[in-house]
Amino acid sequence: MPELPEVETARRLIADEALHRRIADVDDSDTFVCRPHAPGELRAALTGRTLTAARRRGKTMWCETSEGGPDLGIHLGMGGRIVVTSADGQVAEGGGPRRRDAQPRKPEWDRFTLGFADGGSLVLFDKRRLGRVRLDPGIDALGPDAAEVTPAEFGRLITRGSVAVKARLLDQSRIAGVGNLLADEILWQARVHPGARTGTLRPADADRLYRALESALASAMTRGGVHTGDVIAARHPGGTCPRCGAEMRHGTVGGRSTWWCSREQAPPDR
DNA sequence: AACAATGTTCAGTC
DNA sequence: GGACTGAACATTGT
Repeated sequence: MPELPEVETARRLIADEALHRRIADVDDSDTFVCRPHAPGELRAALTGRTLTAARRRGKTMWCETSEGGPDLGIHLGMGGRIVVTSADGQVAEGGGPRRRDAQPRKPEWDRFTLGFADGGSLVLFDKRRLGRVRLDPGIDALGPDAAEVTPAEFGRLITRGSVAVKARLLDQSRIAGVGNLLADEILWQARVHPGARTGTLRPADADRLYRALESALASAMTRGGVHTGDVIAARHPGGTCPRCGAEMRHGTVGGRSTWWCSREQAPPDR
C-alpha cells in the first residue's frame, strides 16, 4: 500500500512516538531487508543513540540520530508498515491502510526492530519483505516530493520526453511519491489516458494533472490511504467509471497494472 | 498451480 | 549518455 500518503503517516508516527528514546538493541538480522549491510552493522551504528528527527522525500524516510550518528533510512516497499510500541506497551501503526481492526501480525513478519531502553520498540513490519532499511540512504536520485513540486516544475516534468504519462508519474527520479494506485487516480481525475505520450500533452492537460495530483494527495491523506481513491474501487473486472458509468479498461502501462475509463480517458488520436 | 500484487533496481536495447 | 523496457527480487493471497 505504501505510497506518499502512507509513508507520511508512518513518518509522523515516528516523529510523534519514537524520537529521543534511547536505542538499547537492534535486530538487523534480515540480510535482504538490511542489504547491503552485514548483520550487526546497523546495531553497532545505532545502539546507544536516539532518533532525533524523522524526514521524508517521496516514499523514502530517514531518521537523524544523536551524537552525529548516521541517518537511518527506511523504505516500506510494497507493503511495509511501521509499528511503534510505547514504554507501557501501547501499540501504534503507520503506513498501512487505516482500519479499525488490527491486521494479524506474525512475529516472523517483523523485518527490523529497534528496541528502546524504556522497553518499547520501533518495528518495520512487512509480510512481503520488499521493505528496506539502510544507513545514510542517498536521496539524490529522487525528484522533488510530489507534495511539494511547483506547478511550473511539474509542467516541465510531465511534458518532456515521449514516455507514457503514467510511466512518468511513476518515475521517482522525476517526481517522488506517486505509486501505482495514486497514478491511476490522478489520470482518472484529470481525464488523461495513461498511455498518452508526455510530449503530446498540452498545457491544459498538465494543469489538470497538477490539480489532480494535489487533490488526490489531499484526499488520500484525509481519508487514510491511497486505496480510498474514487476510482480505486472500480479497479476490477466489470468495474464501471464512478463518474460516467462507462466500463473500465485494463492493461499494462509502464510495467504496472493499469485501469482507466473507456469513455472519459479516451486513447490519444494519432 | 499459476498468476498478480500498492515498489525498486539492474541489465540490456535503442 | 539519456531514454526506455522488461525481468528480477521475496512473499503472500487468490
